[in-house]
Amino acid sequence: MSYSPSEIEKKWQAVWEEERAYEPDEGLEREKKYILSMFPFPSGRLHMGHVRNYAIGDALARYYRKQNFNVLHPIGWDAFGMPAENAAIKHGRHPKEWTYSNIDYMRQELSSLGFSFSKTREFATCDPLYTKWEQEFIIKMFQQKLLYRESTTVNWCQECHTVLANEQVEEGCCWRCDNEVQLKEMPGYYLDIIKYADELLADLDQLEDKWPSQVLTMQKNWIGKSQGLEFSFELTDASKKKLGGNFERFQVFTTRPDTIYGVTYSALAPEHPITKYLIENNLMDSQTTQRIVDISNMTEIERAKEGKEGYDLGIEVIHPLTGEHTPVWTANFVLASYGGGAVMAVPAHDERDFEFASQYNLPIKRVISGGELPYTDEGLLQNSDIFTNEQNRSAKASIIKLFEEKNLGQGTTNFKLRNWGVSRQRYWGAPIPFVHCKKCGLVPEKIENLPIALPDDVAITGEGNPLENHPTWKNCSCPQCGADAIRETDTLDTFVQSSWYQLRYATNPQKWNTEGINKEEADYWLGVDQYIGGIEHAILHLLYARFFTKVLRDLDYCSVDEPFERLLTQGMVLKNGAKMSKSKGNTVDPDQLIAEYGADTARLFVLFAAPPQKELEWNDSAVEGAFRFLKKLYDRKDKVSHSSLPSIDQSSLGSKSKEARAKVYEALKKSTDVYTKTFAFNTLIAACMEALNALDKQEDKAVWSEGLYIILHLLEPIAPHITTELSQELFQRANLKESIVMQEEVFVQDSITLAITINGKKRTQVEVSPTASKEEILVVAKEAGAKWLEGMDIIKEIVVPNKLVNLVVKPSA
RNA sequence: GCGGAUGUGGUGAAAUUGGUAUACACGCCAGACUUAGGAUCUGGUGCUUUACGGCGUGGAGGUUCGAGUCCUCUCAUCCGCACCA
Repeated sequence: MSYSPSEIEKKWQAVWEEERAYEPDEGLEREKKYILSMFPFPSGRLHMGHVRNYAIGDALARYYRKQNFNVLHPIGWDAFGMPAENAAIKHGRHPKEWTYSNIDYMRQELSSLGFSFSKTREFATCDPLYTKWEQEFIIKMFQQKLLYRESTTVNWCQECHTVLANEQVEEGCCWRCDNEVQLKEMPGYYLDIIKYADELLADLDQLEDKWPSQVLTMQKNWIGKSQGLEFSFELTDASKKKLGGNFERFQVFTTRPDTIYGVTYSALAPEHPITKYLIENNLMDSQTTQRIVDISNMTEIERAKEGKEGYDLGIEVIHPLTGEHTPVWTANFVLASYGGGAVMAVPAHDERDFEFASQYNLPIKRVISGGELPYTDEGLLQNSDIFTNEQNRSAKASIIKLFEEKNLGQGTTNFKLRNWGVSRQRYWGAPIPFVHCKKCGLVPEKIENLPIALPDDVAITGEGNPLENHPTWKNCSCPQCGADAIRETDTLDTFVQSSWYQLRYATNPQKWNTEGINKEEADYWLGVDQYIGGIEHAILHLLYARFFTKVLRDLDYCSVDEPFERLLTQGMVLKNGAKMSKSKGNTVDPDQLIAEYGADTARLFVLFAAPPQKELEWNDSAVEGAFRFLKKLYDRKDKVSHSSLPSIDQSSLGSKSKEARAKVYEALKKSTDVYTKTFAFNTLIAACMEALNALDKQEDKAVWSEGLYIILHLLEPIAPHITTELSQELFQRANLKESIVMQEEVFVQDSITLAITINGKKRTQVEVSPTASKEEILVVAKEAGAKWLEGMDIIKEIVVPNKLVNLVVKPSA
């Protein structure tokens, strides 16, 4: 019978289901491994990126099961989000119906690939039961003051009709639809991630060598910690008067307190309250006012493109140390969202301030000696009162100390990280469980009323927020005073759901009704031993999930600090050099691939074509090559004559058989490193191919039996159906049960080939006995290399055991 | 501009971490079997040279008996951040 993947694969998928082979133990005794590939959005069909993601995870899960670990390898659905609503608008399908039918289809696709997921722990994040616990967390966070509501300038995507968090804006555009983001003032809910910024930064150290350094760097930069001095500029009396007595001073932040004596002006963001006051009270000429208003309406990206622009606000402040009066400007490059929206300007030692000062003829005062201005390097202070002649680096601390002693300011830390805006003005999300009461204000829903579920009867038109437009849903009574109240119609960002799903999986499904997260089980299973996913989540999901885990820890839901112990970021799947996408028409449909070659070929190919971290270039004929290999493997089953692992007398074997054994055990040796460290499945598969090629060159039946016993064992995590089928038939699957003992003797060879190099260049090679002494080897080497040694003096002889001989020569005098 | 990564045959990629560069696979060439093959099997395949040989891991130097691997400089490509004071 020849290799028939469709038959074999269906058969074993049914058996595995029947055996409930992939459910973890309910007890928490055995040593565990938690293997997790990022869960998919149920878009309708799997794509090759999914196949790759889950093939990697499945290989690891199957490997660790074989090593007798208690393995949790779950799957679920990141099921809320815009595309479901877009489908509703486009095709008139209800988001819920669209989502759950997509899930049904994709679940079947996943099982046709033979992935060994736990079936009992599957859920969709749009299940009301999931929402229930998420809402509970949100309320507890509100009670801990980690969640708050405020009105501020937000990123608005007109295309998606919703607000976006900072992390979800990429180069000024929406991460999902690429539409340009606008600024808008509106109320929203925020999670205080800045409160955890220090810990999120510090704990990156724990992930060193376990996460790709690139991701660690990106997170570090995103958090953007900087230390410096915070102080206030007091306005002059005339300026206070001009501002109607509404402002006394404004605060600035600097990382360069050492340059404080070089301040020649300061600059406010166009959105700064003082700038706003001057505009609103017509205290500047109308042209200038108009221009500042225009700038306020621009995004940061637009402002950056325009070049530097600013206006003298006609007010002055007093330098806190020198008492000097310096002008206050507004400038388009001062960010409202950072450091209070105001800066001191030291044009001599800051490139931006220098450019601005040059442009507007503002004074420039040098306070650090050194090269050409703007000078941003180290040096001795000058013109700096008592600090003159001090090293600028050490002066930083002294100046902060002086400010603190005089009560003028203090050393402080600032982060680039902004608080996480989680409000979305959309229907298909988890409702934010709050109520607006005229009397009580913002009131969280009672825990016993959770979940606050979505109404099914909504009109989704693409215009406005469907919950807002629903006739009755938002009417409710205040959980506190019972009066008529209005339910919050914003829903949570979908990244909230993916921030704790790894903890939900860890909780036994029998407890899902009564507990969001079971602490004991969460502590047993987490952190995830290996997390696998795309690098596009380097700061989005991976930062949010780290944050959420820490918050849930502090709310006593678990004791873990970090959710993902190790991270593997897989490369993209390309075809013709471009990312597979429908719009480019270069997709390969997994279903078709399975129909043509089977799941095992698909899995083998995606793991063979490139190491997982790298991009994978699709190649149809290489897929066929993968299929050919499996077919060949299948055909060789007739070579097996032993029903268990034979014991072999190495000394009785011919050299080809010895070589074959060596190849087989080399592959076995390699597998540990591959599965636990390098994930270079491509090299393991290559080693198995080499082993099979070497077996083909010999006839010994015991060597054949042993070879296939081991190769099937090694490939089971990668191509589980064919290997299980053959293992069942040949060995009753005994070879799939546990690790195989290494036989070091097979690596001892009858003779060793040594390369003979002269001056480092390979000239010839010799066969020597493995026991040959250095002297014996040198004699043989010189004989073999005689041709190149004529007329030469040997000045150095190097013998590298088992490798080569190098003779260093020079022409005889 | 700043930060990170990657450069090896016609292609995807290996290289026991300083020791015979190009394993494995795709493609290509030749042959066998075949009515036929886009099936299967066997052999060959870095470049260059008639040959001996020479050259060869983006480029230029360096360390070393020996460098794809270490060091310095440089070029190219990709990714991330982008006025964060």
